[in-house]
Amino acid sequence: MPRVLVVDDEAGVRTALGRGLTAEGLDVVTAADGPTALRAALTGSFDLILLDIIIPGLSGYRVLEQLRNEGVDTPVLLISAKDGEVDQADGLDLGADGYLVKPFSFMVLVAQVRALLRRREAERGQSGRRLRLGELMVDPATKQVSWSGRPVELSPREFAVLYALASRPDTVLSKDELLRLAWGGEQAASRNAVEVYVGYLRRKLQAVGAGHLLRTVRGHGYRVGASG
Amino acid sequence: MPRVLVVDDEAGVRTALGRGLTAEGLDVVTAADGPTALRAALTGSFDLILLDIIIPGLSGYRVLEQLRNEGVDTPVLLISAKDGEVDQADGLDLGADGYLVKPFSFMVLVAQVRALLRRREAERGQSGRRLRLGELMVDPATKQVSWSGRPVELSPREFAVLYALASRPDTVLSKDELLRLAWGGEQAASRNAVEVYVGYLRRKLQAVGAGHLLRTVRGHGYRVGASG
DNA sequence: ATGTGCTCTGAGAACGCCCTGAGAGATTGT
DNA sequence: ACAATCTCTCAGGGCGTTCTCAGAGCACAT
Repeated sequence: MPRVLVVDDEAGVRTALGRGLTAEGLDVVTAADGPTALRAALTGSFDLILLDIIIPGLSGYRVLEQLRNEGVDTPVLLISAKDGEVDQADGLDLGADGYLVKPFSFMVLVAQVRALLRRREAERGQSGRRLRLGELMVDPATKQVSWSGRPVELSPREFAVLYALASRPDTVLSKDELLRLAWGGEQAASRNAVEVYVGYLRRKLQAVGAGHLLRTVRGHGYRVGASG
Repeated sequence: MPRVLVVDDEAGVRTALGRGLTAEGLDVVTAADGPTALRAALTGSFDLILLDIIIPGLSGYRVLEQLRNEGVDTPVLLISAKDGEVDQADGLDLGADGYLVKPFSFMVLVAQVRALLRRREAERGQSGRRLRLGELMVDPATKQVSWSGRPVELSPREFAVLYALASRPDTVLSKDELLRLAWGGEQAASRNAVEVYVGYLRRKLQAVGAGHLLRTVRGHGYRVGASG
């Protein structure tokens, strides 16, 4: 269930939006002032933020600005009573994803919210979930991998590499991308390490009859296919 | 340089927007009617589409609907003279990313455009968009190229050259431009290398019946046509 | 027809990508 | 403490890729 943060200083607006959006199947959290909103938003745990500009403590503009500065890219829908074009342009340039002018119709609001959530959904795919590609099963919770029922024992690093590849079926990942995804930001290892680990994975997969799963795309990187 | 498709039936609007957005550093292409717009947009080679709803041939709604049905997810900014909330909600539910009501201020338009381009930029990793030109498919995520379903195996450099050309359909690219786009800043290669790689590409494309796709424009450079 | 560039192509050398076995540290389990 | 495992580097070999060179082919103007 998508999580939405509603920021407005009027209690009536908060409860009205909260009720309406909950009815639309969203998980709604509210905040009444800037600092509270910023603290909540910085967790990055929201899928969308409805942000009134006129709020106490810290204006909506500032909240948005801080968020983007901190690298939080949650979509933000600004809400304002003013409809001056200058404000609108400023808000969008600060990194907002849309603008609503009070009084707005609830239908338009819901449509905007849905549009932003839909795009978000389409771009993020499923994350952190159990993967299934044909006969291959990859479960990040239990760190278990199996091919057509037969279990495959993997070391943590081997698992990380396979998971990175399997979560993007048919997509070619370069060695640098794999270093980023399976090794993390520090990048302590060289590209050859990736080659070595792909080799380990292949050997283990081969043993259960899935040797062809992990393909080399010469000059580009590696790929696991949904087809097998 | 981000590419924008401007769709409007009024020539005045087209030139005004074209001029203004070009000044903002965008590469602008225009279309005056629905079918033309759809054909251009389906190539997937644009970063943003400004789409008037009232256009001849095929309404903006329909163009948008078809685009989304075909799996093209280029951001679309709808433009309409009407400001009825029903229309706005409908448009957003069809998969639009924003809505502008005529008459709109150019400042607000630019702000919206920049907001959408910025988000796009942030979300798309290094791999670019998937391109479709008639029978040709070029997918940077999987590094796969195909002509009417038949796959074409390309080396990294060959792929880079084809991708550079295909992302600017019908545009002639000089050898120097191709060196910049497909070789990168270092420019370690000579212009003859471009000729050689165009030759490689032609040979491989010929093998699947797409020999005529990559044309030479003598004295200027090379071009791939949307028409084939 | 002839000349002058521009374009294409085959040959081949240099290069770098990819795989693998061996093994050195680090870490974990007993 | 000892063994087992894990992580990663190194060196070497095979081979595909990249790019240059030289010369032939082609378009266009005089």
